[in-house]
Amino acid sequence: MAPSLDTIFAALSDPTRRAILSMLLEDDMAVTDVAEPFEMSLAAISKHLVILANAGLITQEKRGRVKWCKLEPDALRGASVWMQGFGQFEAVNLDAFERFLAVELSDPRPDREEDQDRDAPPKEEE
Amino acid sequence: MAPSLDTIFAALSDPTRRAILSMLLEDDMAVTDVAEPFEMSLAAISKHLVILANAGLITQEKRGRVKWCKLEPDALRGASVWMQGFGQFEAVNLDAFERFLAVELSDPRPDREEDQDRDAPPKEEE
DNA sequence: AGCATTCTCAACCTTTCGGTTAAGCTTGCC
DNA sequence: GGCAAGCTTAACCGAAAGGTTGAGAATGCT
Repeated sequence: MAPSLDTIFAALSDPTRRAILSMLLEDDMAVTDVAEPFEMSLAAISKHLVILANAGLITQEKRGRVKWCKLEPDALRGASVWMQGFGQFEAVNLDAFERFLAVELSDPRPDREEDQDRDAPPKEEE
Repeated sequence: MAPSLDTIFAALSDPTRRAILSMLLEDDMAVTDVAEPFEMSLAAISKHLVILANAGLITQEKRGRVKWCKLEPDALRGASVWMQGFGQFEAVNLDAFERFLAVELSDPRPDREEDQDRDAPPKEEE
């Protein structure tokens, strides 16, 4: 069964876990390597990874004695969709909403001056 | 200071709070009215509202003895931008989405004189 | 075989979360 | 003034979150 929004948002609410996701954006990693930059025990990181996996945000595959962690960005889609409409698409015209989405997603979108990446930024751009 | 991603995602991780946000999408509401459909005490709902307000997701304004709760969709922008960094799904332009919602929801709504500052600049709190 | 590496599990601890009830503070109305 | 309506605060409670340490299970290396 697909992870609930509860699970996904809760997983995202911890800065360590968001940092882990950011790291995995660059490459798949072994558990030990994920844990290396953090000042906490390996067991703690292992628990965080379980939480991320339960939320569907990563998958883990064991090869030999190494367990590889892989980002699953699709898991964010449900949360993203909810946020975009606060879950109340039925309250509005769905056709119009879909047309709106089509336009939004197809455009290169010039009007993007976003601030705010005080936390671990998903992409480094310095 | 702007609420952290920690605070925002944590606020979104509770189903009661997400339901409250959905209700507020339709209209501003008094605290008692927010609490009405839930099977928990008014005090519990009041706490949830504090959490949502701390996350910047709602604002509360007291007029007389009634405290009105108002959705602040802008607060989701930070979270949306962070999630957008993971690619795969394109984050939607929230401004445009709001404009879309405004058009879709505008007509059949009487007595909404408190709706004036939808486009007001973001206020600081704390 | 023996040992190191990699990771999880179990037990434990402290803090936070989400709820309760009871009391109290404003505010509006008669 | 007196009372009801509308919320918040305080004290409390059980459960869950997030960390620790220590032991243990696989696996790979020599």
